[in-house]
Amino acid sequence: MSTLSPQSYKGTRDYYPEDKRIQNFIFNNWKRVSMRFGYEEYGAPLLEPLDVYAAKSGQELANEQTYSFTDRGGRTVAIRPEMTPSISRMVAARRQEMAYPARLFSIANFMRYERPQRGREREFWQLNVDIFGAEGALPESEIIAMGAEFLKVFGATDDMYVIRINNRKVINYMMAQYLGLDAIQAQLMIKLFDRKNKISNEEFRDQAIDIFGESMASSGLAKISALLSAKSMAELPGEIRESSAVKEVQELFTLLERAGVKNAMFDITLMRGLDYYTGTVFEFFDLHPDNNRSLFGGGRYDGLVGLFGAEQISAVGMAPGLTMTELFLQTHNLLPKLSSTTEVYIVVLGEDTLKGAMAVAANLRNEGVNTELDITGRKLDKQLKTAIKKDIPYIIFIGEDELKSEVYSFKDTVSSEEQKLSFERIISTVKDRRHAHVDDFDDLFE
RNA sequence: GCGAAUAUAGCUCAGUUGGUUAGAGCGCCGGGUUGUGGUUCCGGAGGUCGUGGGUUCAAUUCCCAUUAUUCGCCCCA
Repeated sequence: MSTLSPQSYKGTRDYYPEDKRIQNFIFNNWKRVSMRFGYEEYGAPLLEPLDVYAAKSGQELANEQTYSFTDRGGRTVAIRPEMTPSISRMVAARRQEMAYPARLFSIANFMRYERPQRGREREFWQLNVDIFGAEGALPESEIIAMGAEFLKVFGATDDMYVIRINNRKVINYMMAQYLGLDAIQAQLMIKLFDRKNKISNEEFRDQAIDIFGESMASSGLAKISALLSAKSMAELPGEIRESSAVKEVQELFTLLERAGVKNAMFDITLMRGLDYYTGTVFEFFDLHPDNNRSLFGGGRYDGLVGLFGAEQISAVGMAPGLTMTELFLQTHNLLPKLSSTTEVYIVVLGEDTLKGAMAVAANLRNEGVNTELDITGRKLDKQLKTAIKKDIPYIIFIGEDELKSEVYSFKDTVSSEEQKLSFERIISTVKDRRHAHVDDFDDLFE
């Protein structure tokens, strides 16, 4: 008989208080920036009919990577592997009465049946920001500028990452008109471009030849090399440069420059896997050598709302993930030391002081101070160590003297400084600290 | 789904050329002295060596399977 394992299910994580602190720190900053840009929070069900994903998310994601099952009523449902279809469904359901452009965000968990590895878990958390019913390049530049803000709010600077931008229309034009590929060839070529940075030039060339076939290979390769050697949009082959698709991209770059986003670059090899993108696609890419990978991305997906029987509503969205953000912050040393949400730990000294200490604790709580009272009766150093282990920023020592004088020994556990303070001064000191650590706290937003 | 590496105490790891009671550091718990910890003294608990099977007089050690973790591929962000 095997005993129960204390391990969490493969690919999932337990969030102990010290982990949850980091999670909340990131979530709170996401929330703050989203709200600052005028986005409102929404929620969606954990389960959706499997069909919602089968339609557009991509074959692999829907068929291989969902956690799906048949419910007691015989319906095939899936734990959401992403948010975009759900929010599209919600917008479709209220398409008439919504106020457009609709700016929406959510922070939620998702599951995908994948092989876990660095930066990739089976259960993961994502912020989703989407704007519905806004045409042209403006909503795209707004979303990308928000993406930059999501990194900047944690202290990231422009040299830490780059924003790669492409456009599905450019890709389609390139594949069909420029390279003259049919649909099947185009699909293979898109995958090949996607892997370009992972394979050698020789492998890339050999696989490209396979896709083109004998007759087209030499002219096809020449065209690809003309594409890849272009360092900027201006250097693209004239045929592509003059296409309306590239003009859209140019417009976006003009807007981004105006918004102060400096580290964006056009990358014709950027593809992105999800089938529902119809225009701009982009990725925020970490430049640190230890973490050289995509942080998050998004794009325009104009067709998705229309799938739910409504008229088409344009949409642009982006989804930063918790795991990658955490790795980014760790790699760049941007994670601050986070303390407990409990602000004051009361150390009780002496035999008959607990009753008085309880009264002080109650008064602190009435003033809105998060207070833990030591009820163990243990020796002073044990109580003290407990408070420090919990990363509680302040300790109040309460003995007979303090109860009599109503002046308390008040210790800052980070600086080790200790002073005698009145109840009122304690309250104001704790609250001053709280305002200096706005990011750590949920309650300011609820 | 494919390939590789790893699995010994809470953590980081030693060790056993197959042999009786399996080790260290840190951590944890208790006690002494202190109205003050992260840098005191003394003591203690905790491991059927990932799990199952095989070979052997004998397996933590060798073999097979399995599970988990890590890295990579596929995929994706």
